[in-house]
Amino acid sequence: MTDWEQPLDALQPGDCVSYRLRRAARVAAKVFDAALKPVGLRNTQFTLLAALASEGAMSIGELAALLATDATTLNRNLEVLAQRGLVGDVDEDEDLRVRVVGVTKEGRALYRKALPRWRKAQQQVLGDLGLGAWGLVRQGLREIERACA
Amino acid sequence: MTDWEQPLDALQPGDCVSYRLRRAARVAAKVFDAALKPVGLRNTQFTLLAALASEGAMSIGELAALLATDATTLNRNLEVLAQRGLVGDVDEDEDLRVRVVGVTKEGRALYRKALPRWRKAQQQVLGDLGLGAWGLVRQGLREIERACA
DNA sequence: CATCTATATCTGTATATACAGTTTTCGAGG
DNA sequence: CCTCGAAAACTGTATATACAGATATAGATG
Repeated sequence: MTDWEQPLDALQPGDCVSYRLRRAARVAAKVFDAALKPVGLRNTQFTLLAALASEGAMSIGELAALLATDATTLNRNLEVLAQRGLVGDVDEDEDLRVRVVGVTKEGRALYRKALPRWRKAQQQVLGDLGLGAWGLVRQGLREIERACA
Repeated sequence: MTDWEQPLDALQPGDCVSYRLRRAARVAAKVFDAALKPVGLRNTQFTLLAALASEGAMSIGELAALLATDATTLNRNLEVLAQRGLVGDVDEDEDLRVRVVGVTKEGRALYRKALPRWRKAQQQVLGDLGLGAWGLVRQGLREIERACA
């Protein structure tokens, strides 16, 4: 009845894998949103910019696969960045079904301004947590993704 | 440039704590959404029902604190369940600012139908992952929350 | 009792997320 | 060349999420 937060209740809803992950993601998002606020980016938008800036322009489908997100979600999220001129379509007249998106000059400039702020937030969290612990969790998260795929 | 998914790049955006958590949460949500679909619940809605069913009726603020979520989010999420008659207000005329919500009879019945489906999904994921590994990850998630609070 | 402040909730707005279904285009057969 | 099925993206719709600001009430202070 009152075991919502007790240990070793992996088959009680309070230990739901989905809930635990969503909850941690919510809490962590606050830190990164706060760190990126001065440059006008949210943690989700930073991820998009970073992926496109690091890996280069790519199609919606490729980006969706890279980020393990739904193509329709990506479509809407990219709209917001496109309206701000941070990303844009890249001409690639091979297959007219495919839309290739890339970071614009302005997007790249904003990404450069955002990167040290992101790094600071990441270091702050990892400092409190310990790099070894993060390595374990990160590996665990990959395994959860594999188990859920 | 191409280290988005490489190991040991904890200070590269591809290893962003926020991104990794959101991504794993997205992937895991699919499994639980699929398992709960026959009873018409999403994983998020199941969590709300489970918390209220396990802990009993409580105020918006208390539920928000329990689930580490924003009270305004909770407000909107409970609306959906209330319109379906699964949760409802509980009279508690001590402080008129406070709204106490609880699971209805229908909500409890649906929760009972959902619980074994949730358990099966949880067991499936934990079976693939291993209980020990989940214990480590769960502990890591708690520590991340603490580090981000 | 009147006021003032703190607390609990609700509203307006914006983004994140994805399922179901539609449109557009490509490539394979005929 | 025409058709047809597959692939990529887009639209409609609904929920999840939270910040900023509005509203309402409780409790303190004069």
